[in-house]
Amino acid sequence: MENSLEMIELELAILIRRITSASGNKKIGHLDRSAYLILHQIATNGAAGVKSLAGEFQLDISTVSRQAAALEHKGYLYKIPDPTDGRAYTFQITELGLKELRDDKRARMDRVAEVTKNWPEEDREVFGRLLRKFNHGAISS
Amino acid sequence: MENSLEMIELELAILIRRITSASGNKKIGHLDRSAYLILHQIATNGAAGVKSLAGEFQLDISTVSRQAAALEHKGYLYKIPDPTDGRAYTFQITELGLKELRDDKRARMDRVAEVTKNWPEEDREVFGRLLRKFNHGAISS
DNA sequence: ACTATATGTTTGTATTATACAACTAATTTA
DNA sequence: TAAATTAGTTGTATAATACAAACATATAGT
Repeated sequence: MENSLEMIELELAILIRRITSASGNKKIGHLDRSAYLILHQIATNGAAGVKSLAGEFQLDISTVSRQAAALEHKGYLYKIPDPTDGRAYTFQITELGLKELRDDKRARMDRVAEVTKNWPEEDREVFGRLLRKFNHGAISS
Repeated sequence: MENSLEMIELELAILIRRITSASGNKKIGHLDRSAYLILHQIATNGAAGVKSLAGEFQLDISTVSRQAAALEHKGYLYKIPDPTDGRAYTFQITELGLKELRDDKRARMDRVAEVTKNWPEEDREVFGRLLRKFNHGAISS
């Protein structure tokens, strides 16, 4: 148990360091990670406002507000006023946004495929499952 | 295969987003992730110069130079001039640095333990192993 | 040996993602 | 209706990073 914890924590630190080194961090296609996740979230779960998105990603509302505004500016999202609350908006994804999301996801998947190209398929499945499980419990700090 | 790739890439993006959200990103004990990895690397593999550390972490040399200087300033590292090359130094870890590293590692392991507290031990072992395997192939981009 | 080139490191500058705080407008509550 | 709360935006500060310039030393070519 101590050993597996030690390996997980070290490898997580290395993973984060590598993936977020600015060289690899930035856009994969046209989307940086935040943009990608926002588009993915909206494409998957429907229109959402900055507050709910910020909660989802554990980011400050102001951060998401700027990111969403940037995506709107690029034509990937558009704002829908909330008819029941004059302060509130939701963002919905555009056709262009969907296209960018698809292209970006494909590029990201290709990178994962490259890194895991010699893995048995079972390892890929287990890795995905455990990452998901970890994320679901990972709101610790 | 498509499915597992899709899950891995999405969960990786989520993991990075969560772990690097500034709330959880920062220092765990006294060390941020870069500092932790530098101390860990030196403690494990011996004294090293900024060039080799930068290569190890895929960071720019200038970035590591500043990080190492900060760790030296705090008394966690000290500089050893390379006797065969008047330009070069290596950094070695101090007793204080070792203590910080131990404390920090303990705190990081505790966080992992918390997140995985309901996992069967086998899942922890497999997760650690797959993370390591992924990292070893992960210098793609 | 001398000059030109290359190398290891540090320092200057710009960018970017983020948080926190101040602000605006609209809604809810007392 | 006045006060408090809420959704969102904008201003400001911080930190990690890369890239470029500078510096000191080493190496190579002649």
